[in-house]
Amino acid sequence: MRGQGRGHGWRDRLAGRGARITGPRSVIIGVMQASEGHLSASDIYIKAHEINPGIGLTTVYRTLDILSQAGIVQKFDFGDGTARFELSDDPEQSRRHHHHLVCRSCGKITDYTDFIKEEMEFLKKAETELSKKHNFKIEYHMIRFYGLCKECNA
Amino acid sequence: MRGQGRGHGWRDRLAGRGARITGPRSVIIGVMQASEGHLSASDIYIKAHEINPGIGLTTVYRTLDILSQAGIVQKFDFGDGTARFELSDDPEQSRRHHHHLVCRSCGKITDYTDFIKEEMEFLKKAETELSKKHNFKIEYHMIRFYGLCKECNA
DNA sequence: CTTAATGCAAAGGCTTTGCATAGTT
DNA sequence: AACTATGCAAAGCCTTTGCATTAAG
Repeated sequence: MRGQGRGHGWRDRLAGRGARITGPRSVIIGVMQASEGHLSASDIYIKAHEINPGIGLTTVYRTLDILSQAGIVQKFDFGDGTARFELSDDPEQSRRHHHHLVCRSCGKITDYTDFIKEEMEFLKKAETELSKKHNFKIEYHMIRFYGLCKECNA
Repeated sequence: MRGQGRGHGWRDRLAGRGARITGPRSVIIGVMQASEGHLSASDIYIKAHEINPGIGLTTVYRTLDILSQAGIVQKFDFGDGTARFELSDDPEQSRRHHHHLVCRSCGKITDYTDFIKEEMEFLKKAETELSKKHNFKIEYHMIRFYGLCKECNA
């Protein structure tokens, strides 16, 4: 069943991996659930630290790493030297789709989930063709469009 | 006219921008022409430094930056914390297509230039739809397939 | 000659690691 | 009680910057 919210079930998912449910981890997930968009470790640290000043930046990094491995969050690299993180809608499918619009002027990142028919056809065909031609086993893909967002294009 | 080799015409292209043709720049381009694949600044530095020990890493970085701006090389970020560079086949089109197969096991990167019909259709449609829906002016795109290369899949 | 380019060393920015302490299970 | 998780400080990496020197046009 889907649609229960980003990060839903993270406790079970962590526990299932033998990881502990701790205060800092709860706060970090809470911060991510309360935020829209793609957050840097520093963004998360600032908010988490406001809630619980005992939380350090190192813990944020380590927690995000664990959550990434568990598929609870997705890690993105948009080429500005800072990794960004977002809660997955579906941990099982967390690596499947990475589709974004990236504004090259202000850096704003928009999730893009409009999977048009042509995209599905292209992906299906591409996976077949490329697997054959390059002997490459495709597991997932990433598509990004770069350009100017509404504001920067005005 | 195409097919004259990667980096062809870099002298004119640099001169046209008011940049000078220097020894270090010639060596760096030569190293890139002699190498296949996607090189890091450090890779290039090591080879350039063997040819001319007077060349420093800083110059490699500064040169790659200028060459990128001129469209003579393309800069890629594959998320491992190190930028990679490659000579463009066509400076005018250098930002148009960024298509790669990335092996998540050994990190090997394969250029992929098989633009199948479905891809063209998808891209055309996507640019129209996304421009409309998100008010986003698309300038270029990037498509990557991740998985296992021939060797790692064996 | 004039001004861009270079090299070295130092600084920056993000991320990771070492180690003693605190917290979960 | 046993062992993971945390925090702080320090270290690591890649990349950029400051400044005096060298070299291209």
